[in-house]
Amino acid sequence: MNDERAPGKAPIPDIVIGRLPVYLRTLRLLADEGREVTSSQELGEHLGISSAQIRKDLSHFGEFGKQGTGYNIAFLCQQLQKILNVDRIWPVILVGAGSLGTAIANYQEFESSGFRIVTVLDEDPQKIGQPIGDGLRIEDFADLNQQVEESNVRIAVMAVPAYAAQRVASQLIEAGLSSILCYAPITLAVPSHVRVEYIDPVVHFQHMTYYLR
Amino acid sequence: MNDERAPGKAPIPDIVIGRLPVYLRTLRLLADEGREVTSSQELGEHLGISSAQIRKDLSHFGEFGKQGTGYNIAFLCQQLQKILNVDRIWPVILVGAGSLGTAIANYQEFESSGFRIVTVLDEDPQKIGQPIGDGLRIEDFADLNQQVEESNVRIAVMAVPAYAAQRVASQLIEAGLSSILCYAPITLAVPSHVRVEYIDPVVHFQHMTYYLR
DNA sequence: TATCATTAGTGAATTATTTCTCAGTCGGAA
DNA sequence: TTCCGACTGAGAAATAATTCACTAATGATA
Repeated sequence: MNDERAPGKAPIPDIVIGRLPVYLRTLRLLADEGREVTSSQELGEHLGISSAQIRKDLSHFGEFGKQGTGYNIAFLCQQLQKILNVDRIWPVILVGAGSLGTAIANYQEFESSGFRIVTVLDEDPQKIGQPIGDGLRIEDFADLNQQVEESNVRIAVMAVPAYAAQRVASQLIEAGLSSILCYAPITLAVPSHVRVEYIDPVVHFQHMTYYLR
Repeated sequence: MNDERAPGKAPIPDIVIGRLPVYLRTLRLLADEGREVTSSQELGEHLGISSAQIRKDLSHFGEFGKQGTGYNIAFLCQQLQKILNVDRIWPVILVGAGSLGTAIANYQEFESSGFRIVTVLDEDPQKIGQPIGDGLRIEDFADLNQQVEESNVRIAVMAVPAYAAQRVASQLIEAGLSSILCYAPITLAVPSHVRVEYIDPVVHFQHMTYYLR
């Protein structure tokens, strides 16, 4: 078995890591349909990628399949969750309680995927104190450090306007967070120990229109 | 000049196309700050990528810079908008008027980026007829074909629950749409002429937690 | 005007990623 | 028990993407 991140071993390509959540999502869907085993070929057809790629990706982490049979879905889910560190619940802090922030706070899929929004922050005095999501209340962004300390959170989602994003990000990092999911349409400047992922629908739209004539 | 998609020429790698919207977004930000020229190096530092990559990417489409000087920001923006086909406004249909759909309908960045949500559809009789976004009203998803015909739309955003996503997608394709931005956490089965892009925050979270110990 | 620092564009080299191919294992059928 | 079709894991090969390194152009300055 190729244990990931063992000393002296080459790190696993980030592009491989990025596909694992999609594999996991699909496997859980199959599990929900009552399926017990699948094959790299079937999974590949679902996802529109080659079976070889799926086998190669998984082989970085161990041997999860059985020749002639395929993969046990429940077992592979379990293993992927372990690899991705989502065999636990990560607390998440949400910054921005506008329309998008509210939608994120209401989103039901996080809990079953390893995440729970534990705090919602905003700067707008009109919003502070209002209920949001499932039993939460909007807190003052000024109390960020206290909130981080209390909830031991390491991940943030930013649903703030672009003009505020860099300032908010810097404060989040200052408070000790090291993973940020940013919905603002801006590339953040962050120190190298901080990981940022971006969600910008415009980027996707513009990618698509290239192919439209 | 290497004209894109000229007959007999190799197509430009999709991964390059995917970066152009990010370049464009950043350039527009610089323009807003009053900047007139920039260099591949400066742009690369902003984005955390190499200057060589930016130059190589742009060189697929022509020569936009000036040696010794760099790139004229306004000109490069213009060129990128042309390449990406966003030197016009694309009408977009939004399906799903829940919390997320409402946030999307309210999002102000689309218009300046080449997109306008012209129709919002939902199946819930409680929602149909309600106002949403900027001067829109939620329409009945059953009237999809009529709406598509009227607005001549080719792009859809899906903000529907996972269980409904495949059915909705199939109906959108049936109605003639060929580009879909899907917020549901599911990989859609679509014919090869249809392009789907996905936004799933869980995928990003799980990608990040791999690196958290 | 000559010099210099700066920068784009690009072929070559390097590195990364994907695909191919096949030996070996598995479970079921004969 | 043996055979057979299905399937994985992995090295090799092929392909794709990125970076290097260099040429040539530019504008500023002495």
